[in-house]
Order: sequence, then structure tokens, then C-alpha cells
Amino acid sequence: MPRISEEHRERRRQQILDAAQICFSRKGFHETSLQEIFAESGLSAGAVYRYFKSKDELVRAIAERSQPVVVAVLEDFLTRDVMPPLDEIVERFADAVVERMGVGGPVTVAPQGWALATYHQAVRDCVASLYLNTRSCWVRVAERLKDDGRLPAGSDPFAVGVLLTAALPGFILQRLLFGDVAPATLSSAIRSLVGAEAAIAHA
Amino acid sequence: MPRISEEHRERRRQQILDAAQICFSRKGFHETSLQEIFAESGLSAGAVYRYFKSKDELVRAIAERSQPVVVAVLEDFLTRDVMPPLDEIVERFADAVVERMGVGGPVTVAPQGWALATYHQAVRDCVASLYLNTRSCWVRVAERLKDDGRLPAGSDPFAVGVLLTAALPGFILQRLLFGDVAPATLSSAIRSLVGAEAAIAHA
Amino acid sequence: MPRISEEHRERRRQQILDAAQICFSRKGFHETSLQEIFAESGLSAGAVYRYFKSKDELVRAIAERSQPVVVAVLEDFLTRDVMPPLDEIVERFADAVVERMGVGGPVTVAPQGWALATYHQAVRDCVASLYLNTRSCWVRVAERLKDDGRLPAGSDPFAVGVLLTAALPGFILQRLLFGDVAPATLSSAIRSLVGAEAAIAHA
Amino acid sequence: MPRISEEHRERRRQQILDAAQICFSRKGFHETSLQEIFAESGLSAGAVYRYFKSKDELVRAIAERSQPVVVAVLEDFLTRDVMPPLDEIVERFADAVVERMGVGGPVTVAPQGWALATYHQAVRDCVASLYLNTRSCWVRVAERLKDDGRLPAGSDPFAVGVLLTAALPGFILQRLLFGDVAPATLSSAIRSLVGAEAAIAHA
DNA sequence: TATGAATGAGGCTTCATTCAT
DNA sequence: CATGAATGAAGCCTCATTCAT
Repeated sequence: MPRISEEHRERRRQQILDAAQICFSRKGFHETSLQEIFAESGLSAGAVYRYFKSKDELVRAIAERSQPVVVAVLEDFLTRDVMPPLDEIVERFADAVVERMGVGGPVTVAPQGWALATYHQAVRDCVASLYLNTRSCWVRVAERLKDDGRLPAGSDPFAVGVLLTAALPGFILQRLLFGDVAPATLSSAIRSLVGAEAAIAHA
Repeated sequence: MPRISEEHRERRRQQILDAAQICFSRKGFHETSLQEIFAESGLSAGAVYRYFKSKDELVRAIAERSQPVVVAVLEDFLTRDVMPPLDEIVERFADAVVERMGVGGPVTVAPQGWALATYHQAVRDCVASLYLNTRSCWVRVAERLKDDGRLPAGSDPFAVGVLLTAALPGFILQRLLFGDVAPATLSSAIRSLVGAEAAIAHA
Repeated sequence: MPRISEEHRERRRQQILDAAQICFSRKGFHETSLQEIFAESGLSAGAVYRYFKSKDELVRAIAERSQPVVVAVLEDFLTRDVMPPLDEIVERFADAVVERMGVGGPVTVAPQGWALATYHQAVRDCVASLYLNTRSCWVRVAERLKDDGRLPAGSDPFAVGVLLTAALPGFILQRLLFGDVAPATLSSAIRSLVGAEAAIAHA
Repeated sequence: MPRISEEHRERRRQQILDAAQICFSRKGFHETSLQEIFAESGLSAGAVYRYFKSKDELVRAIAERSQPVVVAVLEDFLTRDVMPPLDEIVERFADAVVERMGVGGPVTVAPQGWALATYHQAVRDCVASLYLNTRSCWVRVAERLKDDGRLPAGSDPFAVGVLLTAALPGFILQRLLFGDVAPATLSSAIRSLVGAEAAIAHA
């Protein structure tokens, strides 16, 4: 008995989250009223309140799941004996992000999550830890590449991790606003920079 | 023969925008009530409404001015006969961004602007054009470097522009959430990547 | 499967309209705040808004129902084989009006409805059609009387209809402002005019 | 010196009243803001407040002057040795009313004045006395006609006065709402009724 | 005396949340 | 358990009025 109803609960929860996501991506967290979510989900107020005890909780749940959790891709690469080239890693990483964007996919509302994170403590904690996590994966990737002699001896893995992490929000934003960037664009950029020794100052 | 001078008007406008910015960065566009802005600005409702005809207009004004308009830095570099090294350009660019962040500086609310841009047409138009502008500057920078033989012959200036533009939001976000990144971090990352030919796949 | 019955809905609607009418007749459409109507009706803001989506809609509903819909009386007379004398028709008609005035009856706010009709398109449409309807009944009454030889051969049924329709607002107004006129006053006036051939110009 | 400024004052007053009338006839007393009147009159807030100490005072002034003060016509007839026929009196009376309606003439807002009179004591006093005055003139007209044997011996001058007074608001309303009635329509109605002995019950 | 910027009370309306059915 | 009618606090905004210049 518990099994069935547990599944049922989970299905309901998803139904609500999906409806909320659609609404939020259309009008934003705050311009969306719960009434609209009730309508979109086909559930009553009471039903929704059985699963989320306030609008804030629902917003938080969406804000959290909107963040592209793609560390798995990086972690996977890190477990291998031989790391693939950086441009390939970047492309795979971006592929995973794009996969979660789709039309109305969770990542569509990621920018709203970032915004909320700048002033809402609980969301900040969650978003910060996700990005910190992603960043530390990138840093480890850079360390591995450096150890393998594939990044210059004097290179700064932390800085590389920061840059690659930094590119994520901007990549999402350019995709949402312009739609003219793809994973291949990022990997192409990596290839263009690498081997461009002449472009930098020699300390 | 205006009763009050143009400067007076402009000062009032700024007074309101400054108050709004403080409030918005503390609690977000939507959780901030106009009452709070009236209180923070020391003005009455009517006074504020003389300058902005709705909350939305105020929000839009802040969302727009929150976007770091730092193309000037890039344009300046582009007019020179000899371009500085890329890492230096990146660092100067980031310097300009950081300068506008400060504590409660306009850029503090930039993420809220991005979020709004994803579903608010007018804000989208404005934000999109700003980033497009920034991106096209970066693309021109990459073209110049390529022309000068400082980026590999086969490099892709557009992709480089996308990547450097992409790094901006993530740089801002990491600064707001973690505070542990600085302009020097980005330039260091550039130096680490460049000259790392071994890191990429050879087509 | 409505949660509440249709009768319940209708009762609530009337409850609100009745409260609004009382308030409006005391202080006018515009000087009455919705708070006063909430208080008078014993309902909350939200409850009232479930039935009327704006104050304007409520005002319109009252403006419309304030107009004395008394054509039924005339239509009844028109279906008979033999029309009663004009003075009797007038008196019955006025009786029906008076019946709807009472103290705080709907017709009490009729003048506010006329006023609104002069500049509010939707109200104008409604009020105009009601009076046009009333007038066309009066015109038909006059035609019947003329056909029966009870109005002079050269008489003008349209003009008679206009006059009798015209008398309605002024009758209501005199009753509201002075209270010294009654249906019998009107029928007496009709009897006084009729048979007064000497009073007119002979073309 | 006082003469000039007295004239000036009066001109200013009229300028304000004219502007107010235009605004009020377009949007009603309460939907019109003073700002609109300032704009329409070309005067500043302070200037208007020098002539009317509140909006209510301005509204009252317009409500009062909107009432067709046409007793003069009746009084003139009453001073003559020989009264003209009733249909002619009615037509002259209606002519005077129509003259004051025009497009945007004072009478255009008369219905708003009636409405206000139903719940605003000061306006009621003023409007009531005007109509009472008009009515008593009509009653005297009826008495004169009766004395001259031009109304039946048993006729009721008060009732006739009530009816003719009653026709005034309805005439104005039909003109404002339909525009298809004219002074001649009323006189035609009078001619149609008079001499229609057969139309009434014989007591 | 004239101006019009500024005030701020109060109006209309929304919407997260509750709870009787 | 589910429903959705009802609540009422709180938000945005208007506008009659004042008063420093």
C-alpha cells in the first residue's frame, strides 16, 4: 500500500512542479499567481498545498531544479584513466546543459534562480553550493590536465575552473536571448584560444 | 520656463533610482514594495510617480542600468594601432565591471535583470541589445588578434567572442555569491589556456 | 459538480447588489467606497470580487437594474381587445414605477443611472435601449387609441409616446425631491388636458 | 481699478467653469480629475483654487448652472393679457431648453446634477428650488388657462403643472440619448392629447 | 499674484492561504 | 482526502490640496 501511494505522491509532485515551471518560465516567479499554477496543473488549491506548504517552497523547488546539475559529466571524465581533450569536455558539458534547456525545460528558469540567489538566503545556499561543486570539478579537470602536461606548467587550475564555470551562465543566457550559440561554439572557442601563445603578455 | 531646473529633475531621478537600487538589491524587484522605496528615497508616493509612471517603469530603468555597459573599454582598445595582449584586455574589461559592482553598485542587481529579460519583452530587448553589442566588440577584438597573427590561423573569432561574453555573467555571479574571483583570476585563466596546444584534439 | 449551488450563487449576487444599492443611494456611485459595500453586505473583498470583477461592473449592474422596467404593464394593455382609457393606463404605469421606488428601492438610484448613461458607453447602450423600448410601447398605445378613434384623427402617436416617456424621469425626480406627486396626479393631468380643445392653436 | 479686476475675475471664473463643463460632460463629475480641468482651462492649480475653494464647490457650481433656468419664458407669458395656446407655450419653453443644450452646453450635464441632487444636500436644495419654481410657473399657467375657460372646468392645474414639469427631464434625456426629439414634438403631443375626450374615463 | 512640485490619505484590486463541506 | 469559496492583508496608484518660490 505505501509503495503505490508513495509513487502516487511523487507523480503528483512532479505534476505540480511541471505546471509551475511552465508558468514561471512564461511570467516569472512573482508575476505568476498560484491560481495560474492550479489551473495549469489541473489541481485544486488544497491539493497543491498538500505537497508544498507555501508558494515560497514551490519557488525554491523550481529555482533549485532549474540549475543545470551537470557535474556528473565532469565527474565521469575525472574517473577515466585518460582525460579527453579540453574542447571535447567542454562540448560534452554544454551538450548536457542544452539537453536540459529544451523548450520549457528546467534550465529555462535558471536565470530566475540566479536572481533569487542574490537575495534569498535559502536559494543562495543551494545555488552557491551547486556552482561551487561544478567549479571544483572544473578545477580538478584543470589540475588533471596540468598534471598530464597538457596545460602549461605555470598554469592556474583554479583560474581555469573559474573561467569555465563562468561561461555556463553566459552560455545559457545567450542561448535564451539569442539562440545562436551551441555546444560546438564553446569547443571551437577553446580550440581558438589554445595554442595562441602570441596573444598574451609574457611575464 | 520650468518651475524647477533640469538639474533638479535629474538629481531627483537619480535619488529615486539610487533608493530603488538599494531596495532591489536587498529584497528583489518584486518583494520590494514601493513604500520601501518611498521611505529609502525620502520622497512621497506622488513625488516618485512624477518621475516614473509605474513600478514596472522603475524596475525597467534599474534592470537596464544594472547591465554593465563596459563596451567602452573594448572600443577603446579597438581604436589603437597595436592591440594589447588578450589577457590584459580581459583584465581591464573585468576591472571595469568590478568598478560598477561595488557594494550596492548597479551591477549588483544585474542577475535580476537577466531573469526579467527572459520573460519581459521590453527588458529582453534592452538587455539583448546590450549583450549583443558587447559580444560584437569581443568578436572584433578576436578578429583583430587573428589578423595580427596572434590567434591561430584557423581560429574562430565569433566563438571566441561568445566565450568571452559568456564569461561575464558567470564572473559577476561568482563574485556576488562567493566573492573569491577577481579580474586577475580571469586573465590568469586566459594565460593558462593559451599555449596549451596539448590540451586539445587535433582535427 | 459545483461546490456551491446555483441558488447560493444567485443569493450571494443579490446580497451584494442589495448592499451596493443601499450604499449608492446614500452616497452616490463614486463617493461610495467598496469598503462600505463590503461592510454593508457582510462579505469580504475577495468574496465580492468573485461575483463582480470591478467596481465599474457593480455600478453598471446597479445602474441597469435601477431603470424602471415597466413596459410589462403597457404590453399587457396592448394585448387586450379593448384598451382602457389613457388616464387609467398612465396611472397603472406610474403605479408600477412607484412600486419599485419604495424606500431604497432600485429606482431610487435611477437618476444616477441616467447621469452615467450620458458619458459611459456601456451604460448608455443599456439605458437607451430600455427607454427606447418603453417609448415604442407608448407609441403603440397611442396608435391603438388613434385607430380606435379615441385620439383625434390628426394626432401624432410618436409625439404622444415621446411625451409620456418624457414624463417618467420627471415623475421619478419630483417624487424623490419633493415627494408630493403620485400616480393619481399624472392621471389627473391627462384628464385635465384631454377635452381642452380651446387650449390649443388651430392650424 | 476695481472695475477692471472685477471683470477680470469674472472672466477667469467663466473660463474655469467652461473648462469644467467640457470635462464633466465628457467624463462625469467624479471621473474628471482637477488636473484635467487645469489642462483644459490652461490655468494652474493655484489659479483655479483662487476661484473655487474645492472640487466640490466647482461641481456644485456646474450642477447648478446646468439646470435649465427657463422660467423666464413662462413668466413672460404670464405677464401678458392674453395667454398664447398651450402648445405654443410648451414649444417656446422647449425651445429655450434646447438653446441651452447645444453641443457641450450647460444642460448637457443636467442629468449629473439630478443624480447629485438625490444624495447631496446642498445640490438638492438648489435643484429642488429650481424645479419647484418651474413647476409653480406651470401651475400658474394652467390656472390662467383654466380661468380663461381654455382648460375644462374640472381640470387640475397642479396636476397639469406636475406633468409639464415632469416632461422636462425626460425631454432632455431623450435628446441626449437619442437626439430624435425636438420642441415641435412636444407641442405636437399636446395638440394630439387635447381634444381627445374620448380617450379618458368619464367619472 | 501665479506656479506646479510635492504631499499622503485612501481607493481599488490581487492573491497566498485557510477550512467548511 | 479533495475541493474551491472565502478571507483580508497589503500592494499599487490617483488625485485633491497645499505652499515654497
